[in-house]
Amino acid sequence: MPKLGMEPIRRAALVKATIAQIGETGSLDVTVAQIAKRAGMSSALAHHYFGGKEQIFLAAMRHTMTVYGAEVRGALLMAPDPESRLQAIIRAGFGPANFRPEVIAAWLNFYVLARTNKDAARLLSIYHARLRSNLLFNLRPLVGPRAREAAERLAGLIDGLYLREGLSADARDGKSAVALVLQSLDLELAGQGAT
Amino acid sequence: MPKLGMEPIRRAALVKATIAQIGETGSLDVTVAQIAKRAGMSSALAHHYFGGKEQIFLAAMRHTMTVYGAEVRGALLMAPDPESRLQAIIRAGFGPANFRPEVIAAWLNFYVLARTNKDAARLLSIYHARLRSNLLFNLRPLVGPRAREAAERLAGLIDGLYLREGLSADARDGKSAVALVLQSLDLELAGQGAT
Amino acid sequence: MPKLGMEPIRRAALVKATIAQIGETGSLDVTVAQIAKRAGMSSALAHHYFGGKEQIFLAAMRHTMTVYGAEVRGALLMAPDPESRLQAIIRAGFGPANFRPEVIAAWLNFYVLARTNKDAARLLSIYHARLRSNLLFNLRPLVGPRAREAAERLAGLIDGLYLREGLSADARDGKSAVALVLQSLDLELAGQGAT
Amino acid sequence: MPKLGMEPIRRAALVKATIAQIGETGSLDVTVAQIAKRAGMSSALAHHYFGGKEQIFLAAMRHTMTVYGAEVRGALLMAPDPESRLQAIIRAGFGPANFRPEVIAAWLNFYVLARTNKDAARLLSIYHARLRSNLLFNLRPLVGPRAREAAERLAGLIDGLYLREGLSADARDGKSAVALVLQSLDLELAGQGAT
DNA sequence: AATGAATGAGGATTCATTCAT
DNA sequence: GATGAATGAATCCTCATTCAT
Repeated sequence: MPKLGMEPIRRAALVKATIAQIGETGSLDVTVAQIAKRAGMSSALAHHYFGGKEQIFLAAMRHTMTVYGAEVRGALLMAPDPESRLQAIIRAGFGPANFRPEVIAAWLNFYVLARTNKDAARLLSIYHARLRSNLLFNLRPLVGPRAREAAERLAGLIDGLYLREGLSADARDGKSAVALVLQSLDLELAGQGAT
Repeated sequence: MPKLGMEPIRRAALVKATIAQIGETGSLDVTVAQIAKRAGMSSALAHHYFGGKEQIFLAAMRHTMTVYGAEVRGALLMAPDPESRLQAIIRAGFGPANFRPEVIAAWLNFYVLARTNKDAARLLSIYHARLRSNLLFNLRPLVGPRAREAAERLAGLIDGLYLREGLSADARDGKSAVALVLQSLDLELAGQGAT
Repeated sequence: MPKLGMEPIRRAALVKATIAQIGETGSLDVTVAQIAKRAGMSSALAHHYFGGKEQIFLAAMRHTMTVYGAEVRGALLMAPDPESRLQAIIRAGFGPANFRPEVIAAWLNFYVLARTNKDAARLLSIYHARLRSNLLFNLRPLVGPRAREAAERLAGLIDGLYLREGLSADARDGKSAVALVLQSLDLELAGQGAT
Repeated sequence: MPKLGMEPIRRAALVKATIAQIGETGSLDVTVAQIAKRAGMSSALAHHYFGGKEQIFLAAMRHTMTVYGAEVRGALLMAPDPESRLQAIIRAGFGPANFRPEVIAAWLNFYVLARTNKDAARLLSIYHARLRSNLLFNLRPLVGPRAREAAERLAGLIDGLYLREGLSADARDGKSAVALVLQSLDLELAGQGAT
């Protein structure tokens, strides 16, 4: 029962299925057939719409980052001052949309893909840069010249805990990770005069 | 000309070749044939010694962790007090033996493998536990009850920067990462009275 | 905006596109989608009009032969005597309409297709017969009983040089080929008394 | 039951099977699986030994030309004078080893492949050059300055009749083709003084 | 101990063809 | 009349793994 205007629907379904399948398989060894089946179509159609496996992955990567970016932006809008904006940034990464097993697996996937694929590498570096700059912008008024290093540290801590907790056997809900990073933020802000 | 006692030599060669190949390929898609060729033997022999591809990977993983563990232990021996021991732990992860492209790629590999393979997961959790406990043990006398969380934060920061810097396009030498973590350590220690 | 009476236009466009595509690809591996796109329509429509890929090929074959046949007939009309008619036949095959890379590739295509497809084989044998009979009819008054063999030879030489020169890397314009065949014709005519 | 030194045997079997399969199918659409099955092995092994489908085709092409070349050389050795050498060259192409349906189909295959594949094109041009030079060398002492064109004509006639008769529905044995070319040779030699 | 030989299973990709709109 | 949607079937190729020697 072919309908018109299916393309965006199919693409979205494939992207969603890709992330789900990576989450379920727990590794990169997902086949186009698996993804397509999960998205309710033939693998041929998946190729028709995306051109190839890597492009499907890239689309999933883009989607994941878009979701993350939207979450961050949304949270930033409602935060009145730098400190609460920093907290919002920290919370966004561990929110329910981003800190789910499938999404975590997808991120890991992308880290790997970024080592081989130029587009993936570019996408990942965009994420890196954006997180860094978001932190930096809001740290500057609070810690002045130490902002750059503080941003680097907070970014590293966010990514590190995301992986450490996300990949650990007992899946947590991200709350403890958020708490840890927030304390680090406190330390950075308090350490202002000390160093 | 088959010789006696070749087994350990062959196994070591395969482990080394595995890490090198993962580093060169930049991804997990390395074949047994590639590894075996690099190690100077037939793929059949690789199977003969290890039984299968996953076991070769696991052996490489074990080796990587052993090297890391030895580096940490060695550094700890020469450090007289808790603070210098903490610094030694931090430095070990970014030392020349561990912070090389191949080894970084191997670690990423292991993260992924750990999502599928029980043994790999166990191995990885051992690493996690060991790093946490090493930090904890030396933080306790310095920050008392806050040691647990400080250890978690430092561990997360180490892993996060390892990935962030290790996977970034412009390969650094680890020095800046070490400096960042050391500063975090200072903050944790200075933050003692504050919180 | 579908119009009435589009069928002949669409069919002609597809035939033309088929030959062009075979010429461009340089091989038989042209897809219906390529042809249809080149003809400015969907592949579904191409099927609608022709029924299938082979029939598209056959139509292109028929067209090629029709063009060739028309060229020969036209040339024959203007030739007053047997000898000049023979020369006209020879020239026709290497004229600008037939001796172009695309058309040569199409012919080769048809040779191959004729091994599998009955209709193609019939079509090809019609070409063979027509060339032979055209030559024979005009040779008979000139060389008498030797006409049959002379016709066979001239036909073989035409086809052979068409392939040899047409497929050679350095595309020629067919003039040298024509000259060679014309000399052969002279030899056949001169050899009259000799044998 | 794996044995040692199978490679040359396997390769030869695949080459033979390729030609046979092309002959049977009558077209280029032969699959590696078909070839491999006919040669008594898995398609994987065929890939292992040749690397890919095109290389299998090329090997078959090379073999076909080698056989042809050997036939020509052998015939030349036993011919005492230029004229009989020319006759030997003509006969070789239509001998039982070369003028069989499979081999003819293979040649047609090569013509097509040569339009796409560099190596095939080179191989084909070697054949062209060799035939031309063989004819030329032996025509020179007989027809002097007209040798070049005579060689071109005879080469064209050989190829043309090979295709025309080889591809015609009623498979002939090549005798009539040889007779036709030999008469052309006579005409060329007799035409000496005439033109 | 060591390897060339061999394959089965699977995976990405392509394509002619069909169908509802 | 025309097309986007959709797929089954096929094809090339890869690879881990096994086995006889």
